[in-house]
Amino acid sequence: MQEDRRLAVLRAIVEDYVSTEEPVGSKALVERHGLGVSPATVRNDMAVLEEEGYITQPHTSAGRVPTDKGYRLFVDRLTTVKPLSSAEKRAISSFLDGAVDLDDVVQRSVRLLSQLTRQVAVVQYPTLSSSTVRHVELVALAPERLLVVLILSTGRVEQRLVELAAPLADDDLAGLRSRLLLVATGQRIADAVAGLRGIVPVDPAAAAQPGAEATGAVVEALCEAMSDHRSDHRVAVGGAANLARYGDSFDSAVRPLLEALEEHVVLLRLLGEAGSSGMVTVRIGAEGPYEELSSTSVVSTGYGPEDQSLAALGIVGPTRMDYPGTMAAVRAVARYVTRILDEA
Amino acid sequence: MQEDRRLAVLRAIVEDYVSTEEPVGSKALVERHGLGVSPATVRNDMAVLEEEGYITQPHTSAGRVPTDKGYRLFVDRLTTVKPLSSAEKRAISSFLDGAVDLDDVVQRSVRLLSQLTRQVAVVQYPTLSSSTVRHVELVALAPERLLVVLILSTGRVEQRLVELAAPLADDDLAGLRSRLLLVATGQRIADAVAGLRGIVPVDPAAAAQPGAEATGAVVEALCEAMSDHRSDHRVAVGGAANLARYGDSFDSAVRPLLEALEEHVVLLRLLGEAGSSGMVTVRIGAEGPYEELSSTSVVSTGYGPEDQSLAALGIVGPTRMDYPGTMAAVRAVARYVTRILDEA
DNA sequence: GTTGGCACTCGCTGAGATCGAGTGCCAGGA
DNA sequence: TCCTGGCACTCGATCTCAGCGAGTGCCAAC
Repeated sequence: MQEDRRLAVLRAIVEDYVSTEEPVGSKALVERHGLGVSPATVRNDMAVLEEEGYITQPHTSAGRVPTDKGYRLFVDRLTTVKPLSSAEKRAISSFLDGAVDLDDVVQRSVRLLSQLTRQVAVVQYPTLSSSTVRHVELVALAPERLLVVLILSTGRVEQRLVELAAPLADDDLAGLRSRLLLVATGQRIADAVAGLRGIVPVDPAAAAQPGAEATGAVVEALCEAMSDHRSDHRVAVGGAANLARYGDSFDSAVRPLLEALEEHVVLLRLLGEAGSSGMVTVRIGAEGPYEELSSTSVVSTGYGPEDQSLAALGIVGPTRMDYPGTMAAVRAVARYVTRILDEA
Repeated sequence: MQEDRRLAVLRAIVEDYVSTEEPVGSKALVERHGLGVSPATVRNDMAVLEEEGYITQPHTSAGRVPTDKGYRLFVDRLTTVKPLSSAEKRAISSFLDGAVDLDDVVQRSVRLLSQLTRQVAVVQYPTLSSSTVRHVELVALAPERLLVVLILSTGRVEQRLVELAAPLADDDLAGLRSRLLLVATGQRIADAVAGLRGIVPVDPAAAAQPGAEATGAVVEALCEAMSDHRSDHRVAVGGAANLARYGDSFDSAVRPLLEALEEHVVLLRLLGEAGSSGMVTVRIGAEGPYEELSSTSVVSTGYGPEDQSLAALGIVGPTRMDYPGTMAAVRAVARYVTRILDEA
């Protein structure tokens, strides 16, 4: 009974602090929320909550502020993800539907996410490793100059230029193309790489055949493109302007965050493994891997088909944020992006 | 004679103010620079410079600060672009040489530029309009599903998916491909668009032929890809963390700048037409098109082959910046990028 | 277990007071 | 004609200090 009220008090403190950005006192609390008890009672509860580490006071005789632990409890037990309004849903849908290609989908997603949450949004590009090969194409730009185009199930297109030692006849080109297609099409990246390596002639006799050199070079380029971890690390960032709202705590919070936003590797680590799609992960303050970002929280989730999450997306913001709303937005955007990618 | 000294004083003021970030007084000036005259003399010069609008004092009895007009004079007449050290040149060269494709070149350029100048760097992707068609490729993903790939001279690859009403025979596909190549290869974008529109059958009899529908759809997709102004507006931004060094004047300067960085259209307008390659343009404070950015300067230049500048790159920073060094860095990076793109 | 009362803490705000870097001006000297 | 040293003045920045008030902890009463 008292326990329930204490939780209600904690919830009220979090909500008030998030919206007012100021330490909240006992009197203001009972006024703004219909708690039905007196300020003195609330003060007692607050004392207990403080002792248990859920709230703290910046200085004696100021209001209370939630600690990381307090936010954690709030997120885990005091919050129900509030569904977005149908207007918002429609807005998301129509905004993302206009995308013309993968790049555009990602760009629009960051933008959308940052606008919905009014935080800095981060979207990872679909990783290569979990996608399959949709098509491979060879284009002869010149007799000894080939363009190798690799098309993946996610819509990503990678291309590589290959210079040959000797010109390649059209027939040989066609033969090579069909062999590539046979081996790679529909395969997952890892399997395709293995298969491709298999068709490179190794014994000296075969290696002397016309086109053998070309096969090796092309396979090499393809494998390189498929294992290009550079692309795995690609992320899009948006809504940095929202950092301007940090107001106070500029040096302590914004500077390291701006630096982190430049370092894509750091961002990816922040987004984390981000479980399977559907699960929204919240990492509050010092729970994260970076000390300098101890006053920022990350709300992230995976997106992509249920069985294989393609990549992660999420937002980064101050620990003092509207968790329910943010979580709802992140989840919704992830769902829509998943759907869009599935259709393409 | 006195005129010369006045300019020397202005130069000294600019240099000191840029490095100390504080209004500079007459006494400090004669100490730090060997001006060979007394503070009183300098004060007289300052009074004149102030009357002419080159410097101003934030409040009575504080030091002087350059005005936009003062910076302008400094940039136009008091500055010689100092060449970069050979170590810097080598660093640029080796850093950019590692790039594997167009995207990578651009990414590395922003990064490099922001590190060299310690400002926010902006690099525009090569525009479509000034490039030529290197190759067009059709890939049948399924009988009635074509992937159209467009390869431009800048290394940019655009692809579009085309759904056909009826399956297309291999022969027709090959025929269509060769017609496309004949018309488009080597052409500038505008000419290619015109040429392609020309091969679409218009009279009813021809339009009934098998493959006519495919031709129309493919040409449509190609033209759309070529006139895709979305790509023209693509820019990469880097070094936003440098904004943290703004220190004071946060609200007035950083917020609008952060917002501008999100709006690529705004950024492109900031970079401006950016004359032909080789010319570094400096736009100081209120000279720019945006009122909110009246305390930021833009140093930009075009890059690409001499006769046809491909796109622009540059940096955005506080009016109080090291113009000579920044201009040198911008020019150097533009040159190296031009060279790299030329080789590819 | 809750409530009203009360003394206490302590950060915030505003009013002086003080300090000093920097200026403008002027008279004297090269 | 131009430069220089001297001097009075301005005014932002900094410090101190008192008063205010939101908020607390504790205690006795219900």
